[in-house]
This record gives sequence, C-alpha cells and structure tokens, in this order.
Amino acid sequence: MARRRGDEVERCKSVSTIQRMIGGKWKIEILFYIALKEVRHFGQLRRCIGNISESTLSKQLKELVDDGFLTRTDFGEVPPRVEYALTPRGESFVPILLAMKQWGEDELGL
Amino acid sequence: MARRRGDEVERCKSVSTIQRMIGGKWKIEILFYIALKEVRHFGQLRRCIGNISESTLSKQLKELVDDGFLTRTDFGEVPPRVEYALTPRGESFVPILLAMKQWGEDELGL
DNA sequence: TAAGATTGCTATCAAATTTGAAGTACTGTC
DNA sequence: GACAGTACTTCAAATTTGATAGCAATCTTA
Repeated sequence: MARRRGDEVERCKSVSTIQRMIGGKWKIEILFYIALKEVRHFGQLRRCIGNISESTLSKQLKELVDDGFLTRTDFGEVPPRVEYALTPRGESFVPILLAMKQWGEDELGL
Repeated sequence: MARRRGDEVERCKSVSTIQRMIGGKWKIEILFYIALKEVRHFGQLRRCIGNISESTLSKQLKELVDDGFLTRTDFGEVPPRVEYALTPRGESFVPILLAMKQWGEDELGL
C-alpha cells in the first residue's frame, strides 16, 4: 500500500550513511577494482577506470581510507610506491559489489 | 595475489554502467524510499530525504525514469498529482538495496 | 472576498564539487 | 640529455548541486 499525506516517513540512517560513503561518481568502481581485480596501485586504478582525473582519484581514495574501507601503505621509496588494500570493513562490502556486477550482467545484458 | 606492472586490468562494463546509473549523490536514497518505504510522491521524497533541493530531486527522478528504474504517472490534476513506482528493473534491484541497508546496520551499528 | 495552503515542478543564479593541465621529486631507460 | 614512470598537489575552469521565486487551479480559512 502506498503512503498518503500526513503519513511521514522517518529517515533511515544506515542508508543515508552508505549513500554518503559510496555515493560519489567513482567510489563503486574504485572499490570494485581493488576488491575484485586485485588492483593495488594509483596508476593502475587511473588507467583501468578510464576517465577519472588524478586529483579526483586521489581525493576519493583518501575518503575511502577515512571511511574505513581501505588501507594505504606508503613504502617511502623513490619512485613512490604506495599500496591500497581492503580493510575488514571493505571486505564485508564485497558481496554487495559482486551483487551489483551480477545485476548489471543479468539485467542490462553486459 | 596482487597485480604488477604491465599486468593491465580490463574495464568492467556492467560495473561502470551501474556506477553511472546510481552513482549520483542521492540515487541510492531515492530508490530506497520508493522501494522499501512505499513513498510515491515528490514532496514526500523531498521531506524524508532531507537536504536535497527540489531542482536536484526533479533531475535525479528523471534520470531514474530514463534508466528504467521508475515509472512516472502524471494524473494531470491541479494541484498536481504525480506518482513514482518501481519498474521490473527497479524491483530487481531491491535485494541490493536491502543488502546495503543491512550492511550499514551490521557494520556501522546504525 | 480575499488571502493562504496545497502540489510538482521549472527558471534563474549562486555555491559547491569535479575536472584537466601542469608542476614536484627522483630514478631508470634509450 | 630527453623522456617515461610513480603518486601525488595545486589552481583555474567546467560541471553539478543548491536556494529562491514563481506558476496553475482548487480548497480552506478568516
């Protein structure tokens, strides 16, 4: 049954938080490549995602680290070597990434 | 095993398409309220989502209609009455919305 | 009688976000 | 010696999002 006037809906905090965390223009793809394709490095991500700019990728990765999805390991070498990997929280999100990939293949025929 | 240099990763079209479709700043929440809370009207969505502006909500709804997630029924009355509802494609996405809500509750304690 | 509320927008302009291009620092390759 | 590779940062420009006002017609309130 659909809702009617005066029948207000309360906000769902878990959904609005996820929306904030993965709602960017690139986060799902970034997580996908790190989680399911084992991509670890900045330059690889930039190349396989395609159109993302370096400054944007850098910022999005930082946010994913801050939100607890990724770890960032800087080996302090020159030329720079940095590796990104999933945290346990990131791992726990993998089934959702897989479901989205599967949905795309089934529903969109891709 | 992590990937190394020269070992390039191919782009996954189903993931980049989903990213484009639901990657906005609000789409997950919009779909959530329509799918799981039975919200049908523009004004209700605006109120329960909170900070979204009317122009943005209008645009995002239009995109979700264009991408085949929602139907829009205009009853041609004044004051306007318009209803949004899930298409079969939208319905098929519901399990992913549920999984995200659950993930937020379990992982973030919300 | 007339003002105000209701509803789903659109138009306009300001503010915030995202983008591309270039720069940084150093090593290894041609 | 010029150039590519690596992971960024900085800055101006382009794009997206937000705030506000307005429209159309009817019902409600004063």
